[in-house]
Amino acid sequence: MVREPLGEEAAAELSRMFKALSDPIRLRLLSLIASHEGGEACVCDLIGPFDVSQPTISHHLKVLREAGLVGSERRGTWVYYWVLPEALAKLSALLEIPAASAKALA
Amino acid sequence: MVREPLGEEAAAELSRMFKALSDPIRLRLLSLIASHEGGEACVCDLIGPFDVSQPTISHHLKVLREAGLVGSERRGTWVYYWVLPEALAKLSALLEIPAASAKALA
DNA sequence: ACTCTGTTTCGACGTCTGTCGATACAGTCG
DNA sequence: CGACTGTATCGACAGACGTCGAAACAGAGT
Repeated sequence: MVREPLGEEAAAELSRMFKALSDPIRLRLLSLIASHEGGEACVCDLIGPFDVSQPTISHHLKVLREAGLVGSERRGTWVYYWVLPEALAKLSALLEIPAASAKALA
Repeated sequence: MVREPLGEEAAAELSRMFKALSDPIRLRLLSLIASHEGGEACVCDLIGPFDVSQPTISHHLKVLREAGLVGSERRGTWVYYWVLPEALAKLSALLEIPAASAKALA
C-alpha cells in the first residue's frame, strides 16, 4: 500500500473484503469461528451470542462467504463455517505500514 | 481474534475502522497518502486521480479522519493528510491468524 | 478591502444495507 | 412417509451511504 498507489481494480476487490468486516456482528462472527475449537463452527453455535434473529445471522454469514473470508460446508444436519486464512493474511499484509514510511520518521 | 471471541465494544470500534476502508475510493486515498513523498499529501494532490467531485473527496477524507486512520492539518492555503500508523497496525494485527489455528492444520 | 484559490459544509437524491417475520429447503429419525 | 430440527431464501421496511451542485469558510496576494 505504501509502495504502489493501489490500482482501481485492486482497490475494488479489497474494499469488498473490508466491507464484509465493517459490521460489528460480522466481526464477532469471524472471531467466534476463528477461535472455535477445531477452527470451525456450526451455525447453531453462532446464533446464541447475538440479539438478532437467525435469518440475520445467516445473512451475515453469506456476506462473509461471498467476500471470500470464510468457507462453509454442510455435514449432515449442520452447516460448518471456517476462516480462510489466506484472505485475512492478504488484508493484514496490506495494512502493514513500514515504520520508515510514517510521517513522524520522515 | 483467534484467542478471544472479541467483545461487543471492541467489535464496534473495529468495525467503524473497517467501514472506513470499505470504499474503493477511500482505500485508494489512503494508499495515495501513505505512498506520497514525505508520508503526507495535500488535498490538491488527491483530487486528480479520481472521477468524482472535489466535495466527495473531501467527504471521504473526513470519514478516514473520523475513523482515526489519518490525521490532518492546515498549513497556509493547503490542508495536509497523513496516515496514523498505529491505527493500521491495530487492524493488521487483528487479522493475523496464527497458522496453527487454520482449519487445514487442525 | 477585494478577489482568487483551496477546502469544507449543506441539502437533496437514489441506492445499498441490516433487520425482521414468513416461508422454503435439507437431512434425520421415528 | 411424515414430522421435526437446522439453515437458507424471500419480501418488505427504515435507516445509512455515496454522490452531486451550491454555497460557506479560510488564507494569500494584490
